[in-house]
Amino acid sequence: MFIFTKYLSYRIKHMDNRKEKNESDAAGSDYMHGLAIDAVIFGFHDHQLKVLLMQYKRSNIYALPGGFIHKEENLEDAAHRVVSERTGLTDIYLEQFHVFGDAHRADPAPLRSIMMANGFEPGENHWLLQRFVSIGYYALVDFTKVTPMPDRIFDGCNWYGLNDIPPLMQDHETIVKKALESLRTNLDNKLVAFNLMPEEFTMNDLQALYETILDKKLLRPAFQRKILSLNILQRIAKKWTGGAHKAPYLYKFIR
Amino acid sequence: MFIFTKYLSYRIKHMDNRKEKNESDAAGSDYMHGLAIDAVIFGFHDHQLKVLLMQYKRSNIYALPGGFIHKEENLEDAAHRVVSERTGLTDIYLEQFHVFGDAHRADPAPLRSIMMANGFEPGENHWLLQRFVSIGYYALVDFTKVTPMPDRIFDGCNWYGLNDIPPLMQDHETIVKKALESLRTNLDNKLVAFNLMPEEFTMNDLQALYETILDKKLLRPAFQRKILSLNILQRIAKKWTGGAHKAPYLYKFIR
DNA sequence: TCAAAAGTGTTTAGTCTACACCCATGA
DNA sequence: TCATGGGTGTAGACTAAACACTTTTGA
Repeated sequence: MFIFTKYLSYRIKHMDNRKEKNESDAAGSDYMHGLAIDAVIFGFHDHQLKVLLMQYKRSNIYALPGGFIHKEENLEDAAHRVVSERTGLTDIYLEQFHVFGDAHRADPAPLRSIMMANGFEPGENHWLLQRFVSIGYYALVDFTKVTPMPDRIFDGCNWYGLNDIPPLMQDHETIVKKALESLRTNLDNKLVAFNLMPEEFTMNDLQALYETILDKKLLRPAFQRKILSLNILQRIAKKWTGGAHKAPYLYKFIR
Repeated sequence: MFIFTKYLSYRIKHMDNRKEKNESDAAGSDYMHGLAIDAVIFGFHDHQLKVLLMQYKRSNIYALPGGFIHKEENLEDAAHRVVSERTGLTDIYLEQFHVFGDAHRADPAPLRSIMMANGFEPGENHWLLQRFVSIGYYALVDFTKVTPMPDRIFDGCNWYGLNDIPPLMQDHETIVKKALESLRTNLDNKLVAFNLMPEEFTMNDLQALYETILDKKLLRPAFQRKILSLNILQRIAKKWTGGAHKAPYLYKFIR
């Protein structure tokens, strides 16, 4: 959940480097304590399902994009804000999938050293070093529309293929796994996949997406019929530049 | 989430009626602030799906059983504890289904007056009157094994049929509704229903349960075949005391 | 004209629906 | 013996799986 991002961003913005005397001063008290949001942002590109990850400056610490909840902010709104800040998108498909609340899911030690490396010395009981319960959301976005945006603390914000994910901090690997499971079970009943597609796509693209999410090969004719029978696709054009074969149709999602 | 129960129980236990000077003193600091658990405990009896509700002393305030999370307690453990305290059971099927986190989901006014009616005057910023994010769990229990247990604050703890639920405090009606939806979608893939059955039951009992959960009639032969084809039932006895008709088999859930 | 991939047809098997039928039981 | 509800049989409809076939395209 890269706990410190929001907090340190705040500090930098205010150029305020004095030591904290009070644990619940302005910087911390704007957010609910002990609660965070972690977002698993899925995109589809190059026939691969990818996840947006943050990398910590000059180190190999990777983490899910995340953030806190303002004291007057609805949970849903906070989640939208978090994803929006990293992708630049506004209309985002978001699904709350699980809460991660083991008492010792996050070791505060590495966090403390990162904070100190940024010239900040947190007190023993600083709220950022206390236990955090994290609410997991997954977002489905159109890869082509996203401009990954790092912040002042994390200088990396990039896509990683699902089979290419670097070691993540805390229990973020568990979170990604759970998000994927959830996506999988929602695939059919919520028609969730179309949020991952660009405006126009071929049947083959869509099938490749289904195959990566479900992690198994599907039969082409069966897939085509199944999807078309849903009556949610509109044929756009018959043209396609490329291979030495029949030109596939382009489809558009309707409704 | 009957926010005050745990808290007031604590106070009564310690017979400590001095006014609070510090918002984060012993009474409050044992729990995570701003986070609560609400449990929708389902039972099945008399061919009806029922929910366990708490009633506040000498009033018509009904609420879901709930509680807080100790600072060193896993979320799952807290949920088990909460359900355990109200049902007396230990092996409980629990499923986390949704988090309710709108900023203004709970009006603090009625809570304040209840606290005051109990001889306690909370400060303006008391943690119990602040915003709470609530994590919803539903429990599936064997109705016949439960002894509903009120606590010192709520004197009522009783089963209510789903179509017979009194007006609930805060957004607890939304929570019940969402729990039911979740139960419904999990019915088939998680074989969740058997947790609601006593050890031995007839096919008709089971069908009645499915029918109330799904809220629709099912065809008897189809249901029988579908369930038996799962190979998770064992026939126990052919005997049955009662009606003027063929004796139904008793079944037992295996594995 | 050939290979490759797209789109459609077709056969078969399996599953689900709806109803029919027989069985056991107590009045 | 009759009404009632429990268990199974079965014909038809629907759905899914597997494979075959045709079409379009660039080399």
